[in-house]
Amino acid sequence: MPSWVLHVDLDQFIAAVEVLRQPSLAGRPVVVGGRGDPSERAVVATASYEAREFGVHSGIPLRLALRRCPDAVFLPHDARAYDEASARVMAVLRSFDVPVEILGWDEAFLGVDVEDPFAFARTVQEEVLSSTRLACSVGIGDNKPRAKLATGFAKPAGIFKLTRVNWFAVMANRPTSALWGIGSKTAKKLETLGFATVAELARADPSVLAAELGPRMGPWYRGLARGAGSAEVSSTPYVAKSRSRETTFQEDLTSPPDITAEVVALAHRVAEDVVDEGRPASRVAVKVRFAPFFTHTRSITLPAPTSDAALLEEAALEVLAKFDLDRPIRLLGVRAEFPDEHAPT
DNA sequence: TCTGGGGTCCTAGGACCC
DNA sequence: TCTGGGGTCCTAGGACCC
Repeated sequence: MPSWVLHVDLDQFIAAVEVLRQPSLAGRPVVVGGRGDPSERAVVATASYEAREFGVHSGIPLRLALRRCPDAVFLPHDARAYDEASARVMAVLRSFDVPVEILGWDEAFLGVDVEDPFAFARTVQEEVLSSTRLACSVGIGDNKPRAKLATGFAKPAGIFKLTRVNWFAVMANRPTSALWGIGSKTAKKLETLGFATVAELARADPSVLAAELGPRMGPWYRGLARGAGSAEVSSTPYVAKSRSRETTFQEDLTSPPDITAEVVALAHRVAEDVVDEGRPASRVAVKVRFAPFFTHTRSITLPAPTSDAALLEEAALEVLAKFDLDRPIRLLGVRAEFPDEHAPT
């Protein structure tokens, strides 16, 4: 039987969860982000389709969202609610008894061996909708990148198939940034090299790409343009490589005692996460974003892996001391990294 | 830019060791 | 010492994704 990769992606997931909790929001422009106060420093996590018509989408500042859509309902980001909804959706996907590889709150790959992937996709949509009242779109592919991109053409609530057969018909004339793994920076760089479209990148000389973009990344980008990628869907449970906490301040921090206190607080939140992971951390990093928007990171390897809050705090303060804190700070972050699973002990 | 928070992976230089 | 070559670790930064 043929082997297919299905990519399941919930439609406007966060906004949809909010509408479920508050049905009166249905059909209205809903914008979720930050603490729900559009006058604060925060960005849009998800906008409902109604809000998107006003040019409001993920990543734009809430303030800008308010200007574009003054009538929108602004709601605070409620991670716990989305965690819960996500768990219910993933349970439905796992009930099909096929490999499920979870990509985030609202997406997953399914590996299926069936004659009719459209029929399977429709069944998945119906089961998810009836069990969770959430709508999803499904991309069908002959590997993961193609399935993932197919979903974009399936939205909302549709199904789309993208394989080696229609890859170039669909993708050839699109900009390279349409590919999963090429963002605006790389797209711009590729364009200056003469590769603006997927077709142009697919025909590029791998040695030129290697020289310009790195020995691994260069040729990998060319593969992306050809729709290449793994078809292996792995159910192996996710194992975090790091845990981090960060905060953007509503007003820039300048006082050293305030800065120290914030780093201590972040280190303790991270320590709780490390304890929850059940494995000790081996590195600690501190991130400082200076006004207006310059971000720097410093880190150290711990003398020995630890989950002890006092030791993680001490390490974070040691890293903080590596910075020249002579400018106003808009963000502080603390990250703990776990030892490489495969490293010899 | 008015630019969040939580992650992953790759690259590159220097240190250090044999 | 006028100092080879390779492997690995540490660190900083960049890019991308959801």
